[in-house]
Amino acid sequence: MQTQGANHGAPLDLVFHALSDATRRGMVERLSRGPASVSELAEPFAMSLPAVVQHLAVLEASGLVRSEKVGRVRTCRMDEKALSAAEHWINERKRLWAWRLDRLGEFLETQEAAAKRGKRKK
Amino acid sequence: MQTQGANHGAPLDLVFHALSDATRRGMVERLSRGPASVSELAEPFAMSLPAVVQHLAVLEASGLVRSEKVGRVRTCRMDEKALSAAEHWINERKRLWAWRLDRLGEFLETQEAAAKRGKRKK
DNA sequence: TCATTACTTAAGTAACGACCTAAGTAACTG
DNA sequence: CAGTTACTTAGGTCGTTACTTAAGTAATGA
Repeated sequence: MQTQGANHGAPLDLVFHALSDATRRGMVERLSRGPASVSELAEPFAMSLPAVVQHLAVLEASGLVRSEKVGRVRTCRMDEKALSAAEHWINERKRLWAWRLDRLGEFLETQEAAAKRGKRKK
Repeated sequence: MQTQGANHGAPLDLVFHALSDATRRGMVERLSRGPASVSELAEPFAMSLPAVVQHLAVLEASGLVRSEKVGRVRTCRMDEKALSAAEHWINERKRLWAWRLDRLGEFLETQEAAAKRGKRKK
């Protein structure tokens, strides 16, 4: 229950993989401003619709995006939970790293103090 | 100067791609506890050394890890700057999304209030 | 100096990813 | 009911990724 947390079936692999492509990040950027149809999502990109839909599938598989079809229009929206999962992993690494540096700092200070005392003593 | 920020040559593509593999995330986890040699890094994984070194190369290309060789030992350490860049992108998306939801909430409240006034008026 | 250790280089393979075009289908529109 | 719109499906290409084994090289310890 540490690395696997509350993922409804979308491990970090999929989230980070989804975010590793500029087109997909662009789509997430668009969706963070509000829902959009597939063609609206596709519009800024110089690629075929099927390619866009494939990117969309990757985003959905990762849990970053959900979509539903009404009539002939599929509306996509962001789901920030997957984003939070990724953020959380990153933060844990940064936290541990910072903690370690702090401890190292403490240790060095102690050493320094000890060295000073040693000098005086001698 | 927006998406390219203060990356010394490692765009988000590389960072997210590096993090999309469980082995590499494991290596970052290990390194967030402190520096390690290549063989130390390789130890928990059931794969050949060259494979581990390839993963390491991906991590270095992304800026997540730096390493230097002294004698015959290469020592690897985490560099949290790349991690921060990824975190920053994620946070910006979350921020925009939350902001939008707030605005939407406000709008709905206004509508509701307007509806009530309308009712009374009628 | 000779064996070990700690990587490094090279070369190959099988699977995957990011596209494409062409040909659907299903829902509106006139 | 014919045409347009908004996707969807199918199939193919080509580059990349995640490994592998085999054969280096360069530092070090006995």
